[in-house]
Amino acid sequence: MSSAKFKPVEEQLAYLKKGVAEIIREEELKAKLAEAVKTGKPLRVYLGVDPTAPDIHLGHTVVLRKLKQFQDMGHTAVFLIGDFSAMIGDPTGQSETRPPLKAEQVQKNAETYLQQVFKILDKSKTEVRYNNEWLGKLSSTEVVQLCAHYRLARMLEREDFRSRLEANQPISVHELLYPLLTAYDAVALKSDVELGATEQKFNLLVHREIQREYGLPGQVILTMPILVGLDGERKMSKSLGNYIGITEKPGEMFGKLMSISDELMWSYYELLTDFGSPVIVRLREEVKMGVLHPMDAKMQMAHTIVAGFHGEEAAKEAADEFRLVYRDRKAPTDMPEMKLAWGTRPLHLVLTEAGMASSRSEGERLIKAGAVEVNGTIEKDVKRTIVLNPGEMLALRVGKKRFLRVVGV
RNA sequence: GGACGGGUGGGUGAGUGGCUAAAACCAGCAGACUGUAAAUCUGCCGCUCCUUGCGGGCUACGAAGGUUCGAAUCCUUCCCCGUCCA
Repeated sequence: MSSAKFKPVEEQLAYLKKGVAEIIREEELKAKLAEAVKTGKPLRVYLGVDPTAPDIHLGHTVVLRKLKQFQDMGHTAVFLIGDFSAMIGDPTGQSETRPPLKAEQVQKNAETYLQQVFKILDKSKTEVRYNNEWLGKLSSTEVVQLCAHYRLARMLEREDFRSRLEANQPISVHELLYPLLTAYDAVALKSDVELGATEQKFNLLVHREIQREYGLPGQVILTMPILVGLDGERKMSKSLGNYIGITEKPGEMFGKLMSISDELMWSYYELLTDFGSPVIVRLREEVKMGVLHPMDAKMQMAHTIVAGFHGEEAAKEAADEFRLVYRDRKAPTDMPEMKLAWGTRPLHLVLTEAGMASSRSEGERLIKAGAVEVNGTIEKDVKRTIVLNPGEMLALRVGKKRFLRVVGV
């Protein structure tokens, strides 16, 4: 009703545009925002997620944070769980067909997703939906009708389909259904805006077109850049192992954030913190001019992100711990501990049993490489045996970052 | 249904009977240097056993059989992928 419910259009727009890769189309978004201001009716903004992995990581939070920002502006955030579509598997960015998930696994993943998602979204203001609600009910007739709204040639324009086709990689027919069925989500939800990562652009565009085919106004599409993972090259993903899970302990999170490259730090600032773009630009300038040490800038970034998930206190501790272990090269105050049967055995076996080496050969290699410390002393002798008495503690270190305290039992 | 091409270690990709645990590159791990950054340099990079040695054993080149003193390499069948034709 009253326009006081929403901030002025320009202000909203400026806030919502931060870190965005692309808006299709910005004019339409502006118009929709204006309409909302005028009528007092919030926009329906949705984000669809396939619960394919049990945990979410920082990469997922980029888009979630954007959804939260819409929420902050007073719009309706719809978090859609693709419990049906996950059983097809989104072919996006995949070089091969994804193995479909079992319904049971999907359900389980969905639950953990939700728990984690509300670390970012405001639970009381979020509409959670599952697409099985409508997709599971579609009749064959309706599916055929849906498919009739799209052309094969259009479908094959899609980058990953095309490249797979060219590379003689298999494409299963059901994969073509993915964009169409998820388009039906947009129809069912009557969404005004859909969010997604840039790699989702094709899907999102199909959604928009299909909405129109069903007589709805096409939604605005807002894409976010892909967060690059710890390796500094590929997108953050669990299967690549270059990720930071949002349930990870503050210390681990902090350490991993510090290990990213200087260059990458800026996109983390942009996509994972609430620092405004002008502030980030200034920090960058300062580093460039040598006024600010890159490591300090990175510490601040790590601190901010960790605090967001674990609170200020925990972030502070993590930072202190980081300085202690890596700057001062001291053993961490809080080493993970593991109980091991007492007795005498070769060091490489201890490493294997403690899970610090994947095999005995691996253990031997690490010892030879001088990467193993026992109670603070580097141990390079492969033949070294370890006597572990009941109750005795042993401090192990492998490489720079892996610490473990072993206790004989 | 037919013709043809292909399936090698985490990835790309050499290798057409022994010198191949399998080139090279990438990724990964570790060491040096540092700011646990990047870059660079160095070593490692199937499992296992011991007397740790240019050592022994085992497993490995889609699957199963076969030929051979010996097979990733040859033969047979099967499975999978792709291309063209119908």
